Amino acid sequence: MIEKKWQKKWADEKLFESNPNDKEKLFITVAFPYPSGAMHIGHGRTYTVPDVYARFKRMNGYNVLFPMAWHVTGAPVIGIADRIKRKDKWTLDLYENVHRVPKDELPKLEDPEYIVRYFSSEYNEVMHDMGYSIDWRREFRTIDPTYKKFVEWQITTLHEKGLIQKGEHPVKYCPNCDNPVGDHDLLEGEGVGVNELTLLKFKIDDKILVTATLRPETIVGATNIWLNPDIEYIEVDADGENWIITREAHHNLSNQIKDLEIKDEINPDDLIGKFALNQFTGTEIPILPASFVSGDYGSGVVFSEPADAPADFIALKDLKNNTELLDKYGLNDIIGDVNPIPVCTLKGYGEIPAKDIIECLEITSQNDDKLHEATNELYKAQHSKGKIIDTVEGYGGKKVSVAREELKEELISKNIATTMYDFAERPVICRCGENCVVKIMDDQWFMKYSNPEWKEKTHEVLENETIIPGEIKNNFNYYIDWLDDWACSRKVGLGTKLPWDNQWLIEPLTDSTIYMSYYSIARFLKDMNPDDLNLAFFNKVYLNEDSDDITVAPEVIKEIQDEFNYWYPLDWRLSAKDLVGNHLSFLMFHHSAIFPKDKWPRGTVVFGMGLLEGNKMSSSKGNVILLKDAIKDYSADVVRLFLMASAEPWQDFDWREKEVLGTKRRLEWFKDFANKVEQIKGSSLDLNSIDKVELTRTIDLWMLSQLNQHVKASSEALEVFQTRKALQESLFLLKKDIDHYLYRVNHLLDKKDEGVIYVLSIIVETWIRLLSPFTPHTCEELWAEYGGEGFASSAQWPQVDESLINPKIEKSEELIQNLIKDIEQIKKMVGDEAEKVHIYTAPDWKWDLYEIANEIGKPDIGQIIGRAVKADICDDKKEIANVAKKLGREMTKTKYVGKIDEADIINDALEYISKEIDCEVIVHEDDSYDPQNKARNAMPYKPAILIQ
RNA sequence: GCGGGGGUGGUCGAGUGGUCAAAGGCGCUAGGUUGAGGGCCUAGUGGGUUAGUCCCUUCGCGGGUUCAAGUCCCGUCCCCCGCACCA
Repeated sequence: MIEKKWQKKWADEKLFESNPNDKEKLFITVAFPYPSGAMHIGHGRTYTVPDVYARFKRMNGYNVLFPMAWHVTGAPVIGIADRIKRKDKWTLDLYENVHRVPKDELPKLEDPEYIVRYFSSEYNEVMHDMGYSIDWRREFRTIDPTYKKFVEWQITTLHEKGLIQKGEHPVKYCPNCDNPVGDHDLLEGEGVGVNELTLLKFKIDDKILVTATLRPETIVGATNIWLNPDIEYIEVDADGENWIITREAHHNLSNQIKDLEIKDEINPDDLIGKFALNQFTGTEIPILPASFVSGDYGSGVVFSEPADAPADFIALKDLKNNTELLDKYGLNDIIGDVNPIPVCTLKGYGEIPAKDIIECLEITSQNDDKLHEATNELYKAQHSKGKIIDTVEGYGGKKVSVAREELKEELISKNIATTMYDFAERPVICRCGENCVVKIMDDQWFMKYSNPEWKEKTHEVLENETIIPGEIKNNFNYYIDWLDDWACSRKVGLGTKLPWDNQWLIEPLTDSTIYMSYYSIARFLKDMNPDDLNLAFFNKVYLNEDSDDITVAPEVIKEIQDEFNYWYPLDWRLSAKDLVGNHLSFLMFHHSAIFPKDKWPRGTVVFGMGLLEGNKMSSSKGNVILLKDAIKDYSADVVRLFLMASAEPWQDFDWREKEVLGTKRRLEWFKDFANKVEQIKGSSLDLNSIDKVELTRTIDLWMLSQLNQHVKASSEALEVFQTRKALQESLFLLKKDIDHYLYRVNHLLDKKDEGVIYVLSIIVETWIRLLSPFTPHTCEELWAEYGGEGFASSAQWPQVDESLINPKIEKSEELIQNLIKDIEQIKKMVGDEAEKVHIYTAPDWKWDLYEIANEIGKPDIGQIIGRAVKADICDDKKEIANVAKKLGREMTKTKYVGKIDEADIINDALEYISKEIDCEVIVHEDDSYDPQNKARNAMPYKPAILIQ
């Protein structure tokens, strides 16, 4: 209720609508959402961080722009709409029960545009409910006609700079959907990589057995060809060559090689027993049967290299022992000549490494599951440490990894080989149920992130940026180097068409790399005619290039251009960490290519993820709490406070109901605090006119010192987005101190003590402002109720009064607390009823000694004693030595802040102390009365105690 | 494999080479307040010992540098994240 009230007031007053003025500006953006589902508390954190920062900086006098828009381009909603249309049960369930779309709205989601419209307006609503200080006049969607013109401009600009070029690339592809598929589109096979295989051609009559391998260098050790008699082989026409492969392999290969036409079926039994020519070595090798060969991997035809391939080794062994099979195919005469030919040497292995590893893992047949493991292990070992044996001409002694590449080149150039792609593992199944293939996309457009000069420039962008947290900077550097050409055109989805090649849509990450610059001018473009937003228009606005093609009036252009120049560059970019390797890096790339240096981004903050009671949050698994529900259950301020307090932005936060409730109680305590102060005061509290009071009590000074410490620490933390640390200081630790203060002055609370009232009033006044960025609604309400001027949201951020921060005062209170604790402890041990407590303060010479030790700075006892004796601080040299030794042990534990008047301090708190320990207290500054010789125990900050 | 980040008490997590047996939250225990167990306040939460002390153990494991190391160096084990055609 109060939240709605203040949101309305802010909107009515246009408090967060930011226009250029003469204040210092601050432009902060957060990655806009792709609204394909409801907003959950994870999103809540993402958008609360910039809001808190924006509010903080606004209170510090900055002109802050915090805008929001909707990323609706891309393919996911197309798939969602399809599944809704198909009445896919899982999808319907997800949208009805997790995203909580009302039943009558559900069928409308068959339209992808409706999906993004529906959820972006829901996002908008929830963001309002959260009280975000967004300038909504700049809201847009990435399919708005005006925005599309902007995308056309940027993509054309990059194209003209030669940074977008045509190429081809293998992709995971679903033949049924006729579209590339990402990992998230898969039913099975998530994370499976695509391998490049070498297709080696073995001649047999007028046909070619095409064998696929990851290890072309082992061709010199080929002993035979394997065919699986149980699967279907076919003959295909590959550009005039007659290839023999499996039918399943054709399914995949036909997406990579054009016009791969099936000519005939081949019965593998007809080939087994015959010989094929190894064109590289010139030897004839037999064709043999093997059951481990699968029809869907590679070409379905395998050449055997039993020395290094465990599967080949064991298959050969199996065959030699299988008289039935040998008889069937009449292989008895030739099988004896088929023996492993060594190819690689590898430390720790013998001449036939495959044999060693098979024996080591106790593999007994070619259908053993461990075969995969054996193959992987040997493959890795040989790749990193193996060498080709010396007898191989041209390649002997070379590293396996080197020989592999070189030999492959040679084979391809001699047309003995070609390349193909296949999944590292199968199956890979699309959500539609179809078996995926690797397709080579030609005609595809690429963003040339491989361009070295571009990379160079992008590194420069990064160098000049502040990255939070700092460790991520290494990550960025790595990604900038690692990024290869990025396919930037698509066939399916919502989006803008490539201006020069209309069959393609612009890929959705590509259209969102410099859109922050669009925010700066969005409020003007909204109502303009898209036809006026031609290339010349944007060239003028963004790059100040003149042209006759501009159709917009100069004074209008000027205003727009000025606004852009006022807000740009972007001061802070915030985003979740999963975008580091793409979006955030692209942002740097594109800024470096399009804008001059003074418009490059200045800072990036990367967020962690959200957990729910210790488990990963995920909409698709239903493990989420919707933000709107959280607001309803706890209020926006509690949600905001919890999200900001439970972890720093870049750490993963964990939504635990118990702790959320704790946060709620904490906020209620705060809400009630002003009221409590008013009661103590006994009259109404007016924050706008607090009468200044000269304070003398240590405890009052202590409270103000602590308050200023917390303000200082909190401000410093917020400056670098440490919301948790800021709240730790401004909420938890401050409250702890206030609790202590109230406890300390408890005896004064009903006496209308003006010192106490003053201190408490200052706390209320400061505290409301300190928490205003985090819990703006609550703070506005309190601010208004207790006479604050204007909005709390636009009040000045509390300034630190350094003169009130007093380490000696803080030390004094620490002394009192320790004293009480010590007395209590001694009392407990003595057991007897104590009547009187004598306290002895440290004599001056001990302070002198401390001063000396402090100057020396380290516990060098010899030096301390030496100087002390020389300075003649005390007659009793032996006692100097004793105390110095003790001091040496303690000085690193005690923060020395200078001499304090202990007697004065203790007397000031005498009433409190005696009440606490329930005893009469007598303070001695000398040992004139010291029946048990305790006074000598007194040390600075640690008076001696005698209990009677 | 490559790259990045980590391993601190029952748990989540602070922690600049000395002020750290280790903030704060949560949990647990005790006391106070109250309309008993809710909330709030106070105290405790590795072990031993004691007139407020001191000792031992301890920051994944093993070494090293230093008067002094959770913090720096070397080695080692383990865990998490990213590796792309996509938000």
